[in-house]
Amino acid sequence: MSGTRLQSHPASAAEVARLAGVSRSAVSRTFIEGASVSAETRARVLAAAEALNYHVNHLARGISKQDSRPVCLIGATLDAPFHARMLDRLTQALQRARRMVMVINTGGADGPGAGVHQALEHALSYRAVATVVLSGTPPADLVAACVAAGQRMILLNRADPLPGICHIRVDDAPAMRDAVSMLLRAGVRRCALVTSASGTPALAQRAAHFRREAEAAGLSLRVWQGGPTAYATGQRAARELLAGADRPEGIFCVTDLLAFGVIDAARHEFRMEIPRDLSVIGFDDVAQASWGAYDLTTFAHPFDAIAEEILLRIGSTELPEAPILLPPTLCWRGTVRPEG
Amino acid sequence: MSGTRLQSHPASAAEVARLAGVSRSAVSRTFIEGASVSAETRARVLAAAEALNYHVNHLARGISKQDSRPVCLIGATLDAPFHARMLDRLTQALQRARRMVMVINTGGADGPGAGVHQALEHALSYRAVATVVLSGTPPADLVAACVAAGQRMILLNRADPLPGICHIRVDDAPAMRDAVSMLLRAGVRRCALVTSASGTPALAQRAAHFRREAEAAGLSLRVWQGGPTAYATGQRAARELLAGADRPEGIFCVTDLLAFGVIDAARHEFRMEIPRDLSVIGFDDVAQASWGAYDLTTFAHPFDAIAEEILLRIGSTELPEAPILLPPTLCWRGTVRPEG
DNA sequence: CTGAAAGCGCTTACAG
DNA sequence: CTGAAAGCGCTTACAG
Repeated sequence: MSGTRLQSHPASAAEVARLAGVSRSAVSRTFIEGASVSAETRARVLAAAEALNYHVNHLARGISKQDSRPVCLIGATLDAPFHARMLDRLTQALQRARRMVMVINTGGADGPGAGVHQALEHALSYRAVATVVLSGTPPADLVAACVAAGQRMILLNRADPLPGICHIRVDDAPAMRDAVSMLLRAGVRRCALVTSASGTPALAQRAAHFRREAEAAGLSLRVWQGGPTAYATGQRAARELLAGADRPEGIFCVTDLLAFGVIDAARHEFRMEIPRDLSVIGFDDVAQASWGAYDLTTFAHPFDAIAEEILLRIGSTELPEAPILLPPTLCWRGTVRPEG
Repeated sequence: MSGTRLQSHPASAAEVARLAGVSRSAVSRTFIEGASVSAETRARVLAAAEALNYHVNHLARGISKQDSRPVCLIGATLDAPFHARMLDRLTQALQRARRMVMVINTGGADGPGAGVHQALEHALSYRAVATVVLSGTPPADLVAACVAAGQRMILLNRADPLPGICHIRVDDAPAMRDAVSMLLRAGVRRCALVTSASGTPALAQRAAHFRREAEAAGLSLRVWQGGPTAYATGQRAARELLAGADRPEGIFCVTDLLAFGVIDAARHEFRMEIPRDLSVIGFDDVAQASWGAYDLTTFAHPFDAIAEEILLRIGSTELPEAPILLPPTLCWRGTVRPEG
């Protein structure tokens, strides 16, 4: 990439061939790994390409070659810490594999349904090799239509398996057992569960697991559910849970973001000290969880493992039937009392 | 998008034409806005398309039509709150304009130089209509090479204008005047400036503006610079600035992320109260700035205005010569003492 | 309004 | 190893 030549239109392979005095095919071969070209023609082609500032048009190549087709990432609220982290890891992994990645943000659409519908249509239109749904819950019939149209689909953290689709999920049952036993050891008797009303299957399932474990352990449990998966929702939850008598002594939030809201409201609006007056546990281990202001005890979402798994599946021709379960890992920090 | 038909290969327009009993061109016309097709053929084509689960192949269309070519977004550390926010707003805006957006994460590359180089080559290869560089500082000669290859480029927050390129920048000179006068009113005499060593031109310029204003106002100023633009860097800065005698009474951080680190270290490691013992000002107004734990006084980066501006420039044939300056707006919150 | 034909920029058997 | 030719899936003058 050198050159000062100004061009209105980018150079095509035909022009390169002409300048190098070789055939159109020779130019193609020069830029295909392992194709048979003599060292000499190759050199001449490369020189001509350099002179004309030529780059293979991957858009055109993608028509016939599978592997220069894009991977499509669909998600919303891309600036939420969890999504941002997933996106960062995924784009990095795909970049390493020299994949083009196209991102579709379904957040700005008129209705939630409209967004996903448009997004999937978009993915189909650009003949993505695979479509990864990072968040949200695409209706089952839409997903089925995509599969029918020959689209390879990978869904993240969706609870109920759909036929013909790759599922990658976090295995949170064991983590929920850990969460409950941490609370027990902290001397918690009355606890609460905070979750959003977003209806994401993964969160619903996580909540169900926690609930089951808490009940099995004989904890008294209040379930608070409402709003989007956001900081402000956590604040609201804390305001309602901590207002009355019989305050919970421990709160599990299905997401770090909710936990931050809970902690801040507890501290600044109720003058509580954490973990002395209240133990809090989150989930995801987003960057802020390790910040001094929170120092949140949580479970690390296996971001990198998920990214690797996706990379693996994109290349392979057939997708596994059973959901792929990846374990989160406990991050012990300072928001749960160490011992009774 | 209905259908249960399983296909190995997605349907092509030729197949649709055959099924509908019309010419190949008729199918194309049906899917092009404003092309002339009779209502009847149109209906037949649509029916056939539905039956075969056909979607126009935008990859192929992009070869000849400008407007189905992608917009390329280049950035690193996409999970940093500032980048995540910009990415969210930008993808949303581009989505609304029905643009395909490809994202290139230069973070994972071997060397910092290697990443940007690869990214730009990638953008060229996919014949992006425009390439937006969100962060980082691509070497001037690389950028020149892209322009030479016919690539339209938009750079964000880069200080020195390069020829033939669209620059969008935040106009932080007035904001820095505001920052200094806020500190003065808070009774601050000894102040500090915290910035990273990342060498981003925008940050360097912002720091220079603050410095000039602070000196003009007769404030005593210590400049701390080091590390990446990250939370931990802010912590380090606070540790060094607050350790000795003659502690600063006010700190301006060129970025919210740095400010969070400063605040947490000041509170939890030095037992200081904010704003009583220390006034802190940030820049960007990232989501966390309004969280209860920080309640940070800062300047809102004009994310939406930038996104709109970019959208505008992508469509237009010629880019403006002069940099586009967008003003940040003050967010008065709780980390600066109200009055002397 | 419609279809046959040439074009976009690429790849890939096929002969030599 | 090489080039002429057919193919990928699309669009777009050009006649009718």
